[in-house]
Amino acid sequence: MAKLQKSIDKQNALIKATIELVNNNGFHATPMSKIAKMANVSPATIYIYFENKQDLVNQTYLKVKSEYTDYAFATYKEDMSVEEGFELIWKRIADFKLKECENAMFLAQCDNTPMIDEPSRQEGIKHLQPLLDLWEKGKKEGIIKNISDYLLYAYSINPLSFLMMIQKRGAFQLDKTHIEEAYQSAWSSIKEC
Amino acid sequence: MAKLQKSIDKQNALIKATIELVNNNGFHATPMSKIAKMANVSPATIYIYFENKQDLVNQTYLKVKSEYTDYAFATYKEDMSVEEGFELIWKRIADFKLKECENAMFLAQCDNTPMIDEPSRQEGIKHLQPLLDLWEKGKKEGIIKNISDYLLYAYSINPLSFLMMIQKRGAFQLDKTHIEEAYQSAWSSIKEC
DNA sequence: GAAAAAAGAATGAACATTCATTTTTATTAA
DNA sequence: TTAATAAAAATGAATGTTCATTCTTTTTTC
Repeated sequence: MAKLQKSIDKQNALIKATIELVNNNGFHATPMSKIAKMANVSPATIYIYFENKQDLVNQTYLKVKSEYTDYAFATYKEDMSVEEGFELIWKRIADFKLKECENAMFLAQCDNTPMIDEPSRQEGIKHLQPLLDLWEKGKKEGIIKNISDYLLYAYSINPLSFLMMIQKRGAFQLDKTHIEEAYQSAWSSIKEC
Repeated sequence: MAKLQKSIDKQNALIKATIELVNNNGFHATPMSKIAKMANVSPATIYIYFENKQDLVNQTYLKVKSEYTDYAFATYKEDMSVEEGFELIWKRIADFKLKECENAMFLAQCDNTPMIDEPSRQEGIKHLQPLLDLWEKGKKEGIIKNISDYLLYAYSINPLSFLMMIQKRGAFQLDKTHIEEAYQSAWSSIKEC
């Protein structure tokens, strides 16, 4: 196999192991040695690809975050109507959070703890720009409530994180109907009425 | 000072230090020695009051959780109407999350990581029972949407956690108007229409 | 003056990171 | 192509530190 590809595979294995271990045990209980073992690599090898543990975790965060937003915006076109665009993005986000729940769970943990350093966190936020732009347009057109983006986010997107979490914990299984109900709630909480 | 009171003060100081350090540095970066120092106590003394670090963190979680729910339900009476009761509880919760944000932040971190052990987490959930009972009543009366409590929670209560978090990070300041808007969103996403 | 609480220092394990060496890969010269 | 060698990657075993917890002694409380 090409050397480059092998390197990439190894980095990916390390990132995957990091996600799985941090999800199951928390950052405080995932030593580099376990990450190495799960990725079938010597602990020393990690330091060829990553500066240190903080760097590994930051890079893992940024990679997952961009997979998330790439997926969310993949089928979105700027010329869509606000309502159509929002529904599309919302449903892609729901899809990601419920299907790629290992990834989504990792993000939730990063977003709710000081485990990621501030520059990486800031970097991660930038990826949501297309949604903010859509909201901006919606506000101008009088379709979206003219309130803070933080409130829009809190009511329309954030609930999905909570639903993903309880679904992952096995307390509850979301089906198509739930998703549709959730979407209606999301849309009605941000649309201008 | 009475011995008992002194003991309680010491435990409280330890719990307060735990919250502050975990909020600022994360569980992975809060050693017992730092907790001890911040509480003006020898590391060994912690083990008089708590079995070990996990026990300290579990007990801290349960204490904060019951402060939270005690506050939330303090002025609620079971004979209130569903709408009145919900508004009251919701606003108390909002109050707590925004005023006691150190506490609320700690809970958010516990709820989004494997830092608390499962029995304590289960124990913590029980405290929300009065709200679930209110929803049950509301569903029977046809006032609250007949959907899973998880969905009701995701849409009406959980957004407050997100708003608390960003407010804590300094990105955004919530005022009276925001709270009122947020309440309207919360209520309209769970009421039967 | 006995019992409980508190302290500081000690212990031993776990851990992130580095070191010295070996293995793999890429490059060059025949 | 093949053999020789240089460069890069990978490794397992150190290293030194940090940390949770315990031990022994001192202080406080009753």
